[in-house]
Amino acid sequence: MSAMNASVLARLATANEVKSLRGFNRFYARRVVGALSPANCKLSSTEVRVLDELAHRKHPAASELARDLALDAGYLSRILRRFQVQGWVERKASLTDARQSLLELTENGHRACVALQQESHDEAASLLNDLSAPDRARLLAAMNTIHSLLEPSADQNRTIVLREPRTADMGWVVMQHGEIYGNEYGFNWEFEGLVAEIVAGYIRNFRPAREKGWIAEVDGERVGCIFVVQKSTTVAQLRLLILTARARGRGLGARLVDECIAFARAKQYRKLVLATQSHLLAARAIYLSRGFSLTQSKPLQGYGKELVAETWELRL
Amino acid sequence: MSAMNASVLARLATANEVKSLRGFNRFYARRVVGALSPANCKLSSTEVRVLDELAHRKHPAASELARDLALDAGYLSRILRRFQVQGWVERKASLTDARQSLLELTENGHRACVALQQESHDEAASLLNDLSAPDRARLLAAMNTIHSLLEPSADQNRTIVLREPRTADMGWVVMQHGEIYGNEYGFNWEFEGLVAEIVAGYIRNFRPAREKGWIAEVDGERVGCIFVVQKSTTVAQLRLLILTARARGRGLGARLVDECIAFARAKQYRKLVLATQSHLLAARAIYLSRGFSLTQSKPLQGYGKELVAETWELRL
DNA sequence: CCCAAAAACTTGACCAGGACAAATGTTTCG
DNA sequence: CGAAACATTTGTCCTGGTCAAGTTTTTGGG
Repeated sequence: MSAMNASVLARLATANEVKSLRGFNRFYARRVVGALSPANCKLSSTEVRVLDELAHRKHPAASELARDLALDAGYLSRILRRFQVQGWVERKASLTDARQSLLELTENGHRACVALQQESHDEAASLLNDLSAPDRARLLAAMNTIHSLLEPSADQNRTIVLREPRTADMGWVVMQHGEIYGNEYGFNWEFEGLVAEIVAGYIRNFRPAREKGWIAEVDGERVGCIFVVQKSTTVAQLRLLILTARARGRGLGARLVDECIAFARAKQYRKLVLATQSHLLAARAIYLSRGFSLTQSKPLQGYGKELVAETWELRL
Repeated sequence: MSAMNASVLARLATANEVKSLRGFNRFYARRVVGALSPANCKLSSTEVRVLDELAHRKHPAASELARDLALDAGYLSRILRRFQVQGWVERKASLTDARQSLLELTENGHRACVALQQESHDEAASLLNDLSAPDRARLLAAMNTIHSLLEPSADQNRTIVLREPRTADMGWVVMQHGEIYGNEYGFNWEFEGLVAEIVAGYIRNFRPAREKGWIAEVDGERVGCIFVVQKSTTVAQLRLLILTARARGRGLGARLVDECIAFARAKQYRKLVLATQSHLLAARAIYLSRGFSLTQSKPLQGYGKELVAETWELRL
C-alpha cells in the first residue's frame, strides 16, 4: 500500500464507522426524535414552530416569520388565521407599512405555548427519569460530545464552569494527557505513566489548605484542568494544565492559570513555578502574558520524542 | 430538606438536564436526522422501508409486510402496485393460499435498493469525513453510549472485543475505578490515587514478555479491563479487573479472567494471585468458578469505608 | 359437508400538510 | 409618476397517509 493510500485511509471514514453512524441514526430517529416530538396536541410541528417563534418575538410581521422559518407565505397566512380564530394571536395594523400587520400572542396564546413546552419537557423528563443520576450525566455528556463535534460553532457561546475535582476526575486527567499528548505530539504511553504518577502523588499528599485543582466543564463534559501544588512553604507549582480541542481559543487556558495565580497569592506563596516543554506554544504564550519568565531550558529525551524541557517562574 | 426529598431529588432529572436533552434533540433532529434522510430520490421514507424489507425477505406476502412495518394494507397495496409498474417487484400466485401472492424484488428492484443505500451511506460518510479520525472515534463512542443507555436490550448482542491497551487507556482505567467504586461503593478519591499508583507502576516497570493487559470494547467504547503483572518469577498477579455497568451479566468478567489465566500458564508462571475485597461479589464468584481459593482475609480501613481485604490464588 | 367468520388483498373516499402561482393592495425607487 | 418589489391572501394542486367498504379465498365449528 502506498504512502498516499495509507494517509487517505486514515483520513476517510471506514465502512464500519459509517455503519455505526447509520445504525445510531436509525435508532435515534425512531426511539427518541419519534418519541419526543409527535405526541403533542393537534398541532403540526410547523405550527408549533410558528407558535414558539411568536412567543419569542416582539411584534413580528408575517413576512419576517416566513423568512426565518423558511415557510411558504401562503401556508403561514393560513396558519396565522387559524391561530387568530382560536384566539391565540392578534394583529395590529403596522403604522409604518400598511401592507403588513404586526402579530402578537394573546394571553391565551402564551398559555397554549407554555402548555406545549411543558408537554415536551415532561416527555424528555420521563425519558431521563428511567436512568440513574450518573447514567444521566453520561448520557448528557455523550450528547454534548456529539453536538460539539458536529457543530463546533454552537460551542462558542456555552458557558464554561470551573469546579474542584471529584471522583473520577483524576483518572480523566490522566486519560486526557495520554490522549492529547499522544494524538498531537506522538508521545508514547510512558508519558501517561508519568502523569499517573503525578496524579497519584497529588492525591497521596494532598494538602487542602495549600493546594487546589480545577476542572473545567461545558455542560457536564470535562474540557480542561489545572492544579497548584506546594513545592516548598514559599514556592507553589502549577501542574497538569490541559485543554481539550473544543475548549481552546476561548481564553480558558488563561482563566485557569489566573485561578492558580490568585490562589497562590492568597496562600502567601512567594513564587509560582512550572515545568513545560518548548513546543507547547499556546501554553507558553499564556505563561508569558501572565508575567512568567523562563528560568531554565534543557534538552530532554523521553516519551518517544526529543524535547526541550523548560522551567518558568512568576514572583507573586 | 427531609431525607425523602433529598433522595427524590437525586433520583429525578433536574430542569437543566431536561433542557440539555431537549437542546440536543432539537439539534440532532435538525442537523443529522434531517440531513441524512430526505435528500433521497423520489421515494417517501415509507416506500424506502418497504423496498428495504423486500430486499431482505425471501418471498413475503403483502400481509406480512403490512404487519411488520405497521402499514395500512390499502396504502401498501398501492405502493406495491407502483413498484410493480416500475418493474421493481414481481408477484407469483401462492400455491398454498390463493388469496395472497408472493412478492419478490426483480433485478432492477435490487439495483434501485442498492442505489438508495449507497446514497444514504455516502451522506453519512460525508458527515464523518469532516472529522479527524480520533474525533470520529469520539463521535461514535458517544453515540454508542447514548444507544446503550437508552436501549440496554439492544446491547446484549453486540460483540465485545478484547485488545491490548494503548494511549489514553491507562487513564481510562483510573477514571473507571474512581467512577465505579465511587458510585457503587462510596469509595473516596484516595482509592483513585491508589489505582493511579498501580497504573503508574505498571507502565514504569512494564515487561512485555511477562505482563499483559486487556481492554474490552463494544463498538469502540471501553467497557472493561484486566491486567496480569509479574510478582516474582513464578508468581503472577491479576489486577485492575473492572467492568462498566453495561458490560455486566454477559460473562465478560470470566472471559477476561480466563485470558489472564491462559497468559499466566503460557508464560510458565506457577501461581496466579490477586487481592480483592469481600464485598465485590460478582468478582468473587468468577474467581471461585475458575478454581481460585481464598488464602487470606483481614479487615482493612480505607477509602472512607470499612472493608475486608482478601487474597486469592490459583495454582497453574 | 356447510356456512359464518376471518384473512388477504383491492378500491374508493377523504384528510392534513404543504408547495406554487395568481391576485390585490402598498411601498420604493429611479 | 410609473415600474418593480413587497406583504398578504386566496385558489389549486400534490403527496403521504388513514379509514371503511368491497371481493375472493380460507378456516373452523357444528
